[in-house]
Amino acid sequence: MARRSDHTREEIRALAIKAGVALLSESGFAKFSTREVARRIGYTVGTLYNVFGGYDDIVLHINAVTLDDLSRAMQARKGKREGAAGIRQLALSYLAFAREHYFRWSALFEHNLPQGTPLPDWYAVKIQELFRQVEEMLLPLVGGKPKQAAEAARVLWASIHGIYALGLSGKLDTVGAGSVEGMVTSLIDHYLEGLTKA
Amino acid sequence: MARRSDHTREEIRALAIKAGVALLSESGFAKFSTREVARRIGYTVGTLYNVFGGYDDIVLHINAVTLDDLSRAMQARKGKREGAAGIRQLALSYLAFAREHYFRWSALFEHNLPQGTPLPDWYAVKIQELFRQVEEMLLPLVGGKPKQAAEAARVLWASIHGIYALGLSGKLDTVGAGSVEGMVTSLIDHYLEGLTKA
DNA sequence: ACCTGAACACCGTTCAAGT
DNA sequence: ACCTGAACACCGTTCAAGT
Repeated sequence: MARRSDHTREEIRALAIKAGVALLSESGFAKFSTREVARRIGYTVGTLYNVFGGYDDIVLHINAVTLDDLSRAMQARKGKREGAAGIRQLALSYLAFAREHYFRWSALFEHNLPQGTPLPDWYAVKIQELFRQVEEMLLPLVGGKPKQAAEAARVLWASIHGIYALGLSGKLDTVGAGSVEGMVTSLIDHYLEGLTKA
Repeated sequence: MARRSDHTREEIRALAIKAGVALLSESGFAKFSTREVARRIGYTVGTLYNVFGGYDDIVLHINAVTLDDLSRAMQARKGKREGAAGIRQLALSYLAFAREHYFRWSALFEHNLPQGTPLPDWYAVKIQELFRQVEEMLLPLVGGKPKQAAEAARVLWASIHGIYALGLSGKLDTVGAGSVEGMVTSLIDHYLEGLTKA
């Protein structure tokens, strides 16, 4: 057995990531497994462990594809809006992506590295790219101060994320409260009002 | 074997929940298992499945204890502050609890029921109790309108949750940005400013 | 009636041994 | 050198069979 060399190391990685994205999309993170990924690409689990660092490494690479797709989706829909309207537009793009690719979006947060392990740099860069888009849109609103835009982008984006995360997973207790879209709009408008008038 | 009747059905449930809370506190959600819970209480997995509905039911009961403890912690620290200062106080209590009981707090969100399954009512009530405390504090700020207080409580609390969730799990890309405490204070102050002046 | 033990169908991870 | 197969130590879930 062995020594097939049907694919290079890089090709196997690419196949696995692609199959992993598909598996995650179909079944969700709770049913995701490296063994199923291996099955789908016609290799053994052993091969996956030769080519990746392990379970967490594989999940990170799959989640990285999601981050790239999310960045692109937000970029594409940006349009020509500016200021608060531009931020609302970005937030709605984020929500549209989360709804359309719920399992993949959810896996970004259901997966956590062992406590104390920092995210690898190549992955952190992809998170930065998301925040960068928000910062860019915020910059004119805070008088062109990059540091203030960076902090406001993080506050705002983490907040929007929290509303969608609790809302989409049914933990927001939305009985009698508005839609998540409405809540996010309320957040953006009031926060920006407070921020820019201060 | 069998027919020990050392404990009633309710006693076994209580033992399992207590052991589950301890296991979760020590090892985190990724290493949590019903088999280990069974081992710790000296019963078989089979017994656990007689007495609970299954894995999700067991996790929900363990998370419910966390929600109760969290509610109590927020209640206890409420003090006599009102308005924005009261909200800040509640948020800092929430953060203190999340830091001190990180694994238990994190499990509230790492665990998700199968898509489309709503949370059981007895569990949703515990979430309501948390929001109720925030609503109560917000009510004077929105001119005593309960509906507005309910929505503002959800917007604010989900936002605060998002900042802590991304911050504590290292996904906030906090290079150059402030502490999570600082971000939450920024959120509360600016949001309330926009909300109350509107 | 209550509980066990064993079975079933899975996991992540490692690594000697084949080609 | 590359990949497999099997092993190890686990999972969640079910249920016939003991007491």
